[in-house]
Amino acid sequence: MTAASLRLYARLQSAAHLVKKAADRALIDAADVTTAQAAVLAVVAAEEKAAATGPTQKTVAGALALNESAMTAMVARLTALRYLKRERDPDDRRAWRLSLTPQGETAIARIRKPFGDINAQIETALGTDNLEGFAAGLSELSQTFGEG
Amino acid sequence: MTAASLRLYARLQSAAHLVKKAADRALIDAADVTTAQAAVLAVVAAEEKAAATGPTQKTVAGALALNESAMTAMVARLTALRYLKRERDPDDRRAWRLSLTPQGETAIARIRKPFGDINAQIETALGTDNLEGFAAGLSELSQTFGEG
DNA sequence: CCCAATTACTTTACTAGTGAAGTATATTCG
DNA sequence: CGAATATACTTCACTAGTAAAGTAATTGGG
Repeated sequence: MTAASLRLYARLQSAAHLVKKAADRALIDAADVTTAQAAVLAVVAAEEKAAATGPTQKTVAGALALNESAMTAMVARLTALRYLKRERDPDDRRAWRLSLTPQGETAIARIRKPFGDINAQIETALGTDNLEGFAAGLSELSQTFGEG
Repeated sequence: MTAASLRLYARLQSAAHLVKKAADRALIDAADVTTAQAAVLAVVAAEEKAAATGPTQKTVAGALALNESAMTAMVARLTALRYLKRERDPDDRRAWRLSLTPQGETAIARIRKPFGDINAQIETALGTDNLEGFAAGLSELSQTFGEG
């Protein structure tokens, strides 16, 4: 084990946690939405644009690497907040099709600026030179740990 | 915003989450301890070695960038599991001094191998060449987002 | 065609974090 | 000294995730 790798796991988790904490504060300030909620809204928006129908819960769970029970709870919170609505898929009545409400669209719009600021802060912290390498590293980690 | 930075926040969180998920499974298998619990035990062990007395909850919270209420709950779980014990600081009766029990030491010993394996997997995924740069990036992020 | 297996989601019980407000115990300063 | 302030921890109500077991709808092979 090299010196730099010592506690690499711990360093990754700590950095991710600190960034998340800051991002949550910023998004809650700007749009009363958490980063976890914003992630779901963003996936739904992207999928709605890509396909004719909204995504199922399973699709969103897969996109975020969460399990389906996390989605059940999250969708319940987001529908209670009137950011999402869901309708049974007529072709598969086990599945729900998710879509943004007008309020959901508004929330996404409000998020854009503070979320961009966070990404800008990340870029600045990393430095332009190291950005690509860092992003590639994250992809490698997701690849390695993503499929059991 | 450059192409590589797009969703850099999301990529960081997703990678960290996937790695944590895998690490949790490995540690629970090997030692019936979660990564969060392992982190606390490791800090207590390190502080006990560095100082004459065990650390206070606040010290551990600071080391892990968690708040004190998270510590109250975590220490309750770890004392219930008999991995930690706590005694009032005689010089400051608001504070608790934490220390490992023999079972706590055993748990730490059992963790070492699977935890080393996770770090090795991280190293392999990143590639030796990029390791230093990646670690430096994590430090920059912690620096930037660590002090509000 | 039908029944077994699979799938989409739900429920439950749990860990783990946040922030705000509260309780004791120090500490400091007029 | 003693009152105000600060500190170490706790409590509460909440979000957000996991894993395992359950329900209903769909699908595939004999």
